[in-house]
Amino acid sequence: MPISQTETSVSDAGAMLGALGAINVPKSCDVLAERLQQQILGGTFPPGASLPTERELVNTTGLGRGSVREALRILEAQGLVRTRAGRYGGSVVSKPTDALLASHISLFAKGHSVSLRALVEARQALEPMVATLAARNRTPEDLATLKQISARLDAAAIDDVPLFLMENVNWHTALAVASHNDLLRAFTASISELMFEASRFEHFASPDVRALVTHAHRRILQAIESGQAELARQRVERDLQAYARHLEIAVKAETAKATAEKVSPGKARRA
Amino acid sequence: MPISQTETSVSDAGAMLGALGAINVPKSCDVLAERLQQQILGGTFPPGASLPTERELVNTTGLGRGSVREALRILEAQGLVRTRAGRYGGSVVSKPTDALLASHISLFAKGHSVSLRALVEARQALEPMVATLAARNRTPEDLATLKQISARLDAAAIDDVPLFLMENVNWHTALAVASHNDLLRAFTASISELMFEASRFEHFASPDVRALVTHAHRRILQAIESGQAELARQRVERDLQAYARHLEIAVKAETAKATAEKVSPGKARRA
DNA sequence: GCAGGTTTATGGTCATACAATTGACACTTG
DNA sequence: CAAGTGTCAATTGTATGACCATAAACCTGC
Repeated sequence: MPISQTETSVSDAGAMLGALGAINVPKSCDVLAERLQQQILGGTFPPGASLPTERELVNTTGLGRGSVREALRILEAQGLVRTRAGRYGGSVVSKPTDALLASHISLFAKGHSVSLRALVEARQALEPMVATLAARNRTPEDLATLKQISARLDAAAIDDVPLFLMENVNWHTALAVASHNDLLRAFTASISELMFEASRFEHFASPDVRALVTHAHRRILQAIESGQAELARQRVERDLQAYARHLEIAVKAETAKATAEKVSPGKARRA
Repeated sequence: MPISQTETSVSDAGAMLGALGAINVPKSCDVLAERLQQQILGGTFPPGASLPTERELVNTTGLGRGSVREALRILEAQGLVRTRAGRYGGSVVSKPTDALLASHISLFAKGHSVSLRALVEARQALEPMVATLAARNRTPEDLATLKQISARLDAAAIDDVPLFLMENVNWHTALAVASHNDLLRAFTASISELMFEASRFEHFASPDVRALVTHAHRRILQAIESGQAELARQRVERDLQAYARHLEIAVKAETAKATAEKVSPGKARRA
């Protein structure tokens, strides 16, 4: 084919230099951020230690102060440093907090328009394991915290719906803490918060649902207290299934109402 | 206590203004970043749209260019914008990628020294649900991809251990894609990658383990192809339990070897 | 001793200037 | 006319310098 002539000549010339693809020139602040990140993870700067001051970094790296500061903002957004002004201030190395990871998960979920259904599925995946581990690993302090929150939850269930929802999040978070698995704790706490935000709009926390929740929590807590991991898992699974059923009914009712009002000013879900 | 004297006087003065706690002066770049984030999430700047140029933001906000740029770096670290130089460049709004969320999860896990055991537990929580959903929601394309990767995995299992491990990650990621749950997909992909990193050091992928993995994958894939969600779940659960057992044995052997060599000369860490 | 101001090192912010990048468009050239 | 090439303009990338704000440490006078 004659057309391929130029192509082959070009590819031959390229082959001499070794198949170079799209070359990406990184920004100086990204390079610095990555290098600092590696040093932090590698143990050069353990948590609690201070990074060099901005002006020191300017001297040692040869970059401008603006670039150094942009790199520090990146590390800050990653939760690896906290920066304070004033004498003896600077950037101290820290571990990413649960709240920060939760915010990133939240951004991801909102950006991808993750459905309430998907959220429930994730919860159904995580919480049974959380309950299993909590029954196995709970400390007396975990148990005391859970009981305390349960009491507040029961009290709020009577008439204070907003407080009830908030304490419900706290309960699930405390359960996740009792599992003593950092990753599962952060995941479940994030999802609980996301579901809390979602359920504030579709407020389906009717009195009977609230009674169901408090009852289920009591039974789950009992299983965890007595260290019956398998029982705790089963009870959480059953609770979540019941919850999912109620949720589905509530959502269906909501959408039916919305369609009855023709075009609702709220948010309409897809079919 | 006399020490509390100054404290009470301060708190008394504060009480007149109504119980104000530690007041936090936010940085201008943080304020701008948060406002832009809200506008992006609120739909003012939908994905694909361009933010105002830096200098426009300088004009509209009254801030300096440095602050504006730092705010943009924060948004970039959150995965909400991608910034390109040059004419018709600027910051375009985007959705956070799986890879970015994975990197944040990875930073969290490394920062908290999450144990391999905790990773396995998280995987045991997530993957059975992933398999259930995959059996339910898989498309023909998902299935084709899985089969393709399975073939490559089987081939690599014979002698190419590094390739085997990489294709194993791909397989689990493809399974997560087939679940059609964005959140579970991102979570499991992150965890698979973390376990891949961990298992590269503790290389326990012996020939019999590789055979076990390929066999399990075949059976799981079969259940997913035929849409048997419950069967798929059970097979994944059993596979993970077997995997966890092998892992425990390998880790035990590793630690035993390490203690036998007293202080290993390979990677002695700082005390 | 200690309550107060003072010092000083540090980050926070802004302004300016120039370099690098990149897409659009006009321009050459066969 | 087609394909490549040069030029331009808008935008981000980077550096420099200056000054302000903050907060811990350090005096200082009682």
